[in-house]
Amino acid sequence: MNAGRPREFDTEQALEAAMRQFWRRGYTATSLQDLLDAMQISKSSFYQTFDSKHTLFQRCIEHYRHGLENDMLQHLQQSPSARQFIEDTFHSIGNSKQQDTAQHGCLIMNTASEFAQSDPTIAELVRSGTKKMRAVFLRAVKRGQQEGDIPADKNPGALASYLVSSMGGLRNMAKAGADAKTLKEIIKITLSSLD
Amino acid sequence: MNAGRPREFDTEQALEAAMRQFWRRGYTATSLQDLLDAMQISKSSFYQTFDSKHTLFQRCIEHYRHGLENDMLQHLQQSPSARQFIEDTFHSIGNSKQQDTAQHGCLIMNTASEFAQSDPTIAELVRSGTKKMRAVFLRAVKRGQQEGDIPADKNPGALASYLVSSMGGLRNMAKAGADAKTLKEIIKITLSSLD
DNA sequence: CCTATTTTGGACCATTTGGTTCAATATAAC
DNA sequence: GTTATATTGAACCAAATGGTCCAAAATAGG
Repeated sequence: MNAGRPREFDTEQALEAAMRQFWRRGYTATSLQDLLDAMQISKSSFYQTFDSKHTLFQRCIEHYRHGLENDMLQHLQQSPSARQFIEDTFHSIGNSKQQDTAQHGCLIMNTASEFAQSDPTIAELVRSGTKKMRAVFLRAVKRGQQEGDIPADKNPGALASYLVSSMGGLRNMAKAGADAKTLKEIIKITLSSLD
Repeated sequence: MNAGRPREFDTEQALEAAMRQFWRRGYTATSLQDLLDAMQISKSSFYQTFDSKHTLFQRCIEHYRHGLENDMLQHLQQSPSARQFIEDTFHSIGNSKQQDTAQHGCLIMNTASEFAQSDPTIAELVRSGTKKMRAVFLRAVKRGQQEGDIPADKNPGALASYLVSSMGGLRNMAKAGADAKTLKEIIKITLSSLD
């Protein structure tokens, strides 16, 4: 049933490479050639395996979301306290060196910024992506409240939305060229909302 | 000294139209044709008056910055209290209808997100733009402290940076499709950092 | 070994990209 | 009215865009 010449590249690996490219440059600024170079596959393989640039982009966003969600959940589980997890998450952005992926911001937020309004399909992916991030923070906040590190009288849903928004803002500031000291000051004030 | 055929269009008006186009779509996604249509001038007039797409973009960013700065300063001066000004500024984003310009986010932050890192010239404009916004907020915070609406023991510089960051995050959330209720919750928590 | 099935590289395509050139046109100053 | 100067529309350009097609190559199953 599955005869024929075997594929010479790994699909997951190619997807990952494409995602990184989109992450760096955004959708429009990434040309097909850029993708081909990054993925190291030929044009025909590209169009056979992935349907089009646009379709691939959608898969990349989902791929990113899955990865991010898993990473965060894993960190959350491994953290001694949920509050610690939240603080670490924010500090990791403030500490990120220039060569880091963190300087590219959050792919989902970047995408929202690029053209969420002009493309309904992408808009939906962005919306579901932010929802997932919010869900992780929501879980963290609730656990933090149970653990006594976050006041129980605070609205956990609102706090979770606030954290997502703040993350986006912070990453944006990093991209805009804010220095480490400034980022730290912002983080400090942001986290004080959990007191 | 200034003879010859008079220009058939208004430079400022054309610049404004171009800025709005870039604001909507971003730099890369805006084609020369898009600009020509929006500005309602011919290609030769375009290249004669503005040097290139890239040069025009730089002028648009500066134009945007000037406009935003003036708007904010004016609002600040007219506000009964500086704290009121800050709150109004944030709420205006939360309340913005869909047809509004507010849904496009902040041009400077959008630009940072699009390619601040890959273009040093633009990066500098972005940096100076955020500095100007921070300066306005800084002034507001200091006035707020004098007026007694913001605790005097808070670091005004850090608070100003925080407000810039939060604005960016909030606008990003709006672009990402957050509903009005969510935005309001975020704003409420953000502003509570001024207590 | 043969064959059906799949992947691959390269040629090809129409369209669009940002940008230039230039003759025709318009007008302010003399 | 002539002239010097400035603007305009249209024709033109090479390069890049996303995308298609197909013959050659490779291999698993019979």
